[in-house]
Amino acid sequence: MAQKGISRETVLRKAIELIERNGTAALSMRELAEALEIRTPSLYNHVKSMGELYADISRYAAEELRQAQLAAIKGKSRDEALGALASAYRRFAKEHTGLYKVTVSLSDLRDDASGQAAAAIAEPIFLALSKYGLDEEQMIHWQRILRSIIHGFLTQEEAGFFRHYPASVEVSYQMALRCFLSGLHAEIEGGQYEGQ
Amino acid sequence: MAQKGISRETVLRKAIELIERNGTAALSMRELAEALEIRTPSLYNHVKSMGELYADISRYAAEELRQAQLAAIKGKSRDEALGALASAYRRFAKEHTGLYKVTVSLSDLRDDASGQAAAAIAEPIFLALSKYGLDEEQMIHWQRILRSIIHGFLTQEEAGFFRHYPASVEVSYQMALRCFLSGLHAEIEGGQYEGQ
DNA sequence: TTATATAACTAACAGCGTTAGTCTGTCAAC
DNA sequence: GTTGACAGACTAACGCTGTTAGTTATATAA
Repeated sequence: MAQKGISRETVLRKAIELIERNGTAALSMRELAEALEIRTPSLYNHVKSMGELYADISRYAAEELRQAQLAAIKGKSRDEALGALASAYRRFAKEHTGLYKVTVSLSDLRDDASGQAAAAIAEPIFLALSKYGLDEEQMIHWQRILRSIIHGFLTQEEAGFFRHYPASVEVSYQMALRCFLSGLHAEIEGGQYEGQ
Repeated sequence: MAQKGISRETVLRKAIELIERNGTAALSMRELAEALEIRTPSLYNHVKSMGELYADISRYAAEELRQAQLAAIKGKSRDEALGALASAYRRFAKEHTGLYKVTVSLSDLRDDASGQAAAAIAEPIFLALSKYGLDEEQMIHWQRILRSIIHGFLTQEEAGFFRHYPASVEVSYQMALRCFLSGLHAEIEGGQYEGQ
């Protein structure tokens, strides 16, 4: 019955901790309450609903991923920056599997929150692409393409799709990035993608 | 109490129907039973568990996606085949959103089933890539890269990541494919990806 | 006609997120 | 120092989820 010094912050931190330790599936109101040494309904004194909590976690995760990318491209430019960004992105997904999954499942967030999170994740890529002298529309296209490659790769790697074939996953990832860079350079130099 | 002519087949078909109509989230044992005009526990006379049912649906969805790809590349070769495959893949994901999502979440299947499904989806890409004269390891790499692009793109499009920026999603997709093809041709002609 | 297997049923359990209503410990005001 | 109010804990309960056990009725084979 005594006040236990639990706040919205505390709950959020503990939820993140549980996700980091045991994965997304292990996060339930019951587990969360137990970890905080509280009865389940008491959580609702600090958090409106599971969905809202998830939105908070998602915001946090997006910000972490953004910071990881920003740190990676800092002081670097163009191809070097993009390479570092891609590596940092993959490292983040591997080291924070649970958080990355939350980042991915933005679909069921309210539109404003989802937009914010999406922008936070996309920003570093725009930053790195800005050194190539593309116009705004082309930047959007190439940002989408790079994110597709990176995210698609990581999703499938996580899902175990790459386990069934005997070829280095790391090499595949490097090749994918070089494929992107060669396409990007072809656009800039040859302009072969224009008029579409 | 009368026998109602329900079989494992019937249940599977109805489950797929529900997913197609109302999305993955709408599939529950209760809804499924109701649609079949049966009490929920009666389902267990035909299906062992929700997980097993999901595995069956997943197998079905993977086969459908495989057929869509095979039909697309039939009679075509190389770049034309890959273009058609990519378009068919996206069309499938758009027209069968629920089924495609099931296809994606193979991760929690048993390993053998997941391997089968993954192979079914990957096969058409291998088929289309086989006309480029790549060795086996390179085929695996390029298959992974193409799947990453396609799947990553579709996942993010579905999640609404592309809604926030004013540029044609269709054009982005076409550019992504051309990016892949130019990278692939650079590999074949220049051999610039060797020795990695 | 009888026996057996199939497939329906009801009742129940443990888990989930969530709400309503209650009690209590802490802090501010008089 | 006593009182009042609020924050934060509680218990009890609801409807949902998947699932199991045990029972009953029907259809088919002997």
